[in-house]
Amino acid sequence: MIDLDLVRKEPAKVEENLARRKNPVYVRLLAEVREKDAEWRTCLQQADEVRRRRNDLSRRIAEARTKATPSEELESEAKKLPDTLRAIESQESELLHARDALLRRLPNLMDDSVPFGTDDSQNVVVSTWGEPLHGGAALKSHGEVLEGLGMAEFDRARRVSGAGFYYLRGAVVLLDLALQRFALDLLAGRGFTPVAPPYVLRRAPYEGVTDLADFENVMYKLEAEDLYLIATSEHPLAALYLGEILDEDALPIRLAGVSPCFRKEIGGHGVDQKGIFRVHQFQKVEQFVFCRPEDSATILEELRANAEEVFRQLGVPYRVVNVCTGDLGSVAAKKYDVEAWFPRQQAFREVVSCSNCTDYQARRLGIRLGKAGRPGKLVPHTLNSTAVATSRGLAVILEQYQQPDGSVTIPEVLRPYLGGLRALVRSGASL
RNA sequence: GCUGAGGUAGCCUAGUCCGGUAAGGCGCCAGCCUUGAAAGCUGGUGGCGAUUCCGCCACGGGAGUUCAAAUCUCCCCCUCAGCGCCA
Repeated sequence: MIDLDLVRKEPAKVEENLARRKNPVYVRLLAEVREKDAEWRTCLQQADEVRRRRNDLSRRIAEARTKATPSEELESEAKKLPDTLRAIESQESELLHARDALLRRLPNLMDDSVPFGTDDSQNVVVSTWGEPLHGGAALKSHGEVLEGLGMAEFDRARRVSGAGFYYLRGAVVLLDLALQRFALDLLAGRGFTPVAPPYVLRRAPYEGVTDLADFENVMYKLEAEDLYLIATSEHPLAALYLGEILDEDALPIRLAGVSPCFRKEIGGHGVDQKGIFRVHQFQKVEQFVFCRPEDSATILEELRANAEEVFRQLGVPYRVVNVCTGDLGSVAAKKYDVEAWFPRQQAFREVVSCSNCTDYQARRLGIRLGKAGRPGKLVPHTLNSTAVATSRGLAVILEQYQQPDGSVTIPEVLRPYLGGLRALVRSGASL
């Protein structure tokens, strides 16, 4: 949620920023917010005036009663007030709710460095690392590699859970865990505290962290419960300090979330669809930071560097893009995607999303900055970035490290987590 | 799931039976005192709207009764404890 104060004091600045999204809806929304706000303030003053009169009469009636002097006149006037007040108050609260609902629909203000563009094809490459392999059709897709190893069940999973779910089996399960542990250790070495969050959230905190449309498109809801399966540990981590005052001196707070992630909407285009690249459920190690407003730009670069380091150590070539206005989404003020090179697909595909959400999430969550237990008016900034999502992390490793004999070499940094295992090979046992 | 106890400001607590301007403590800020600090003393310390004085709101949320609700009535949410069930 954008700061209402800013909307009032610098509407031109806000409008200019929203206009960069090239969606006239937002500029119109802003105008409506300002209109409702002005109406609300007028109405509030009227309501205050009636309430002041009521309180005044009320006080004088009480006084008259204790002195046993007549108060009929006062009371007859007072009796008329509740009806008047009810009407004004209901209008006032209607205006207030309308204003706030509109305000919540406004997306975050974008950082000046976000490039113009209509969709992800216009994201701007800001760096590349490694030498892309040119295997192409000579290679198997990661799904075929897994099936060849006897380490995945896609058809049977569809039968019991539907498309987009999978069974993993054998050493690849350990590889999944190894990836998580590797990323977690890397982050722990850089000041992050591991956090295992709840895998479900109530609606109210969830509304603080994500776009409203996500409730329709992304999140699974538990039937008959006010609970949603998390789409990423970013969400419970952001909500961790719901309604609290964070001590400025304790910032930045660096957290490393580890959790499964559940997503209803997963798309389904492109080559090599069978596999674990687009799935309803996967594991992820996530970086999350609460910081002072003035530090978030620097910390975004820190998170990006950490995410890059994960893929460098895995030996996976990648590029980083600065996500353009049309592809940014409503919560982030600036976002980098790290795109790993998939040699079978001959394409860079997103494996990391790294965002500075500035004060947008924190304000919606009612989190404030303070010092020594004293609440302040400032709101902290929040940032999040994938360290590794094991579905896509596994997928790129399987594609890149596959061998002609069907085995998969294990990246060296992961071997210590696998008892020194050097490769995934087909075991004698069948499913 | 059942029963009970609770939800009051940044935190802790009183007030609720019996309706009449929300009391106190901690923490924090300022001043006094001091070489400096601590202690002590004094004052201040929520949100919103006006900003000249000020006014309104705020006791988990909502509705109702009343001139007037933290307080009375109804509905709902949440937390804790005990019991039950259980990996």
